[in-house]
Amino acid sequence: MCFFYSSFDFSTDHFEGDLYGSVKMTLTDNSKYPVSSQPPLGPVGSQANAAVSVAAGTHANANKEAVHHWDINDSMLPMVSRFDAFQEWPNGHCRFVYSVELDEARRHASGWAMRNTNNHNVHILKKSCLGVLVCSLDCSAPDTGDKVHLRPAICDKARRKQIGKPCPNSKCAGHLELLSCRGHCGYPVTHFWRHVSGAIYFQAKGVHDHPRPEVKASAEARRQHQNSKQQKRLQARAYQSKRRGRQLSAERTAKRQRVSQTSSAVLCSCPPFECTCSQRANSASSVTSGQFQSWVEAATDNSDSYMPNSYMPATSESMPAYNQNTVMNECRVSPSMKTEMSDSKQLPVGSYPIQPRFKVTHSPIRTPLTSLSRSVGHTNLNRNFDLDYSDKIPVEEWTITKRRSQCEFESHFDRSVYSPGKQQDSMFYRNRQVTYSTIYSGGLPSLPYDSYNTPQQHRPPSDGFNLGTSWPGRHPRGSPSMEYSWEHCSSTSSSSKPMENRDLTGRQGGYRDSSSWSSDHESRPSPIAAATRTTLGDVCCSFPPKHTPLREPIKMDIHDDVKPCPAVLDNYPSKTRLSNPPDRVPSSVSPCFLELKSSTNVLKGVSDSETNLNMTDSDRHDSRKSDYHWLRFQEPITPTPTSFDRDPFPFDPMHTNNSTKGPRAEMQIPCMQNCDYDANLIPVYGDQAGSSTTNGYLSVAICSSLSPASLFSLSLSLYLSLFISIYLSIYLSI
DNA sequence: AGATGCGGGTATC
DNA sequence: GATACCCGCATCT
Ligand SMILES: [Zn+2]
Ligand SMILES: [Zn+2]
Repeated sequence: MCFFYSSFDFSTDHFEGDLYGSVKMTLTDNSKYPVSSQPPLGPVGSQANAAVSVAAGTHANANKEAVHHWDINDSMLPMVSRFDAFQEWPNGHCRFVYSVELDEARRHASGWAMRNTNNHNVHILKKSCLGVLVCSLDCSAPDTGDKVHLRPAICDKARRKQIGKPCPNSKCAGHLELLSCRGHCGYPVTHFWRHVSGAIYFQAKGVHDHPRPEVKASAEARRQHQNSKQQKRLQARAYQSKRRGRQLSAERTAKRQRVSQTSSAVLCSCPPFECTCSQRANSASSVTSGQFQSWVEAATDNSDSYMPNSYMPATSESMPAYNQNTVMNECRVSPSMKTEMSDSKQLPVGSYPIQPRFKVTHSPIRTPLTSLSRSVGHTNLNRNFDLDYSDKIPVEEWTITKRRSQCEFESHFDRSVYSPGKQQDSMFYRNRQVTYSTIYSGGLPSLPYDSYNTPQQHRPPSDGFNLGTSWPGRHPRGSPSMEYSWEHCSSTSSSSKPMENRDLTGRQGGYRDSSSWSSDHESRPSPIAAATRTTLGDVCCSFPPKHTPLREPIKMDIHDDVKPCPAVLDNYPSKTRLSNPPDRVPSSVSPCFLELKSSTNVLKGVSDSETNLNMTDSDRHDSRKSDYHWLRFQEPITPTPTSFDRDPFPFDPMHTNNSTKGPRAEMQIPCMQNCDYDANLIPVYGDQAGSSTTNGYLSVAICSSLSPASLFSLSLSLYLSLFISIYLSIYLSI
């Protein structure tokens, strides 16, 4: 049996060298470059070296590696001198910068089964983890002891087929189940891809709480193998059914011959005016016309090419001719027709227009593959399993608890950021002036980017792998018990704007998205102030369900790798507090821990220089649609059309995509004045989603881009034009 | 058939 | 307003 087994050890899988939270990268002179600047590097080879040399000439310690922390949403992204090698299994909060030369990066590939997620941001591709397919009985290979870890199909439809299929282990009676990913505050781990100026930026959020699936190549090979086996089975079935049909047709033909000899009437079951007997009668009589049997055979054999699912043998030797029309259509032809047709049958084999006369849609060989469709709607919820210490416990409950206990020992911290002992980490903390983090029941001062790594949790994780399954007992809605309540990861998350999930609003980036200051340009604090501003990290529980607001603030030292969540188990849903709590978890402490949330990038303010905001004249008169204006604000180097920017055409107000229907009206209006006092382009964007997402920025941008003088002149011109039009209309009417 | 990306839309908070 | 997710479509392999 060929199926994928893999060894999985939670204690080691998340700590694979620098894969874990690797944010380290070599920087050139300027630690950041605006995404609007020139490409940081070209190919990894010569230009990379050149960049290094430039840095060496300007800085004494230019060769010293610096650690930079960026976010996928930053308006300023680091300028790397060396691209990262592709990481097939990124885990933890990590970031990489890949070269566009990397095919895997271009394809946004990953060892994890990542599916596309609509974040309504065409510039940042978001993917979420689908988890892994496991055996419902958690069987192990008899020889190696490895578990079944199949790769979930990315396609929803195909994934539905997978669920419930028999375990690939022939000796196992179990079936495949989806072990969903909850590695990111209970939600699937997310990957973000962004193509900027010749580099591909990758960011992962969350730690997978499940084994690795089989690699894609293995899954594809397995699929092909299964397909070929299925094809062979179908071929065999088709051949057998054809043999049966042939025997049946011979019997019926003989019977019909007897009938036609005694009856002169012509009875046809074809619909009126649609009788096709004249076309089929030739073959209908062919069985009895031995002299024409050869071409009938040929026609029958050839007809197989029109029946892709029939899998009939293609040669006349292997499949002698038989007349399927007698099965499909009970036609009876008159002797005169037979005579006429006898002439047509004189055609040579090769010149006869062979038609796909036979449609075997009713043939058993076209029977749907019930083995593939029977699993629709199957979930891995609410079922009992014979497991070691969780007998009679629904598997998901058991899984959650188990995974929680494991994650307890696996730190959900971004180790490259938060783990102590590294020089660069200390620098990072000093730069941010973060000395401790506190969680309040009443909220914290909101910080930019303060919730990037903690998704908003309005919903329970989708156990059904986004297949519409439920999460019974955990959803807050309709549940009077606070045990099931889901809290935001942070009480401040409502004021933050994780931008990778938003359409072009996300591209606002940098200080512009800081909740500590408004979008008013003039009220923007100075970059230095932003850089030196003391910030507090934010802490959230690493796992759902989030605790109810804590009564006491919890201090957390940044050097604490993991701090157990002080919430007592009573705050947890009773269902997750199993009668057999996972080992290594003290019963008095929640099986989760506090997590220092990723905070703002302190360098952001420093590197957001005013020059980066300058807009060229071409930008100002760019005729593209409004959101692209802002794109150029970010990226004046017009990127080559990629999957992130497939709209090279000018703005077309008549285009359906630019219609004014619904909430898209505002953002679709091209901004006519995209600069403010300082000739800085005001972001004009909007949500492309049809939902209730942010839409009102265009008006804000337009209003904020008008100085009092321009407002006066504009209103004056409006009044003037109005006056002229009224005057003209009156004059013309007279 | 499935992978992949895009995007409209909904549910929920 | 923000987020996760569903679903259909298009394109490509
Ligand atoms: Zn099994
Ligand atoms: Zn995962």
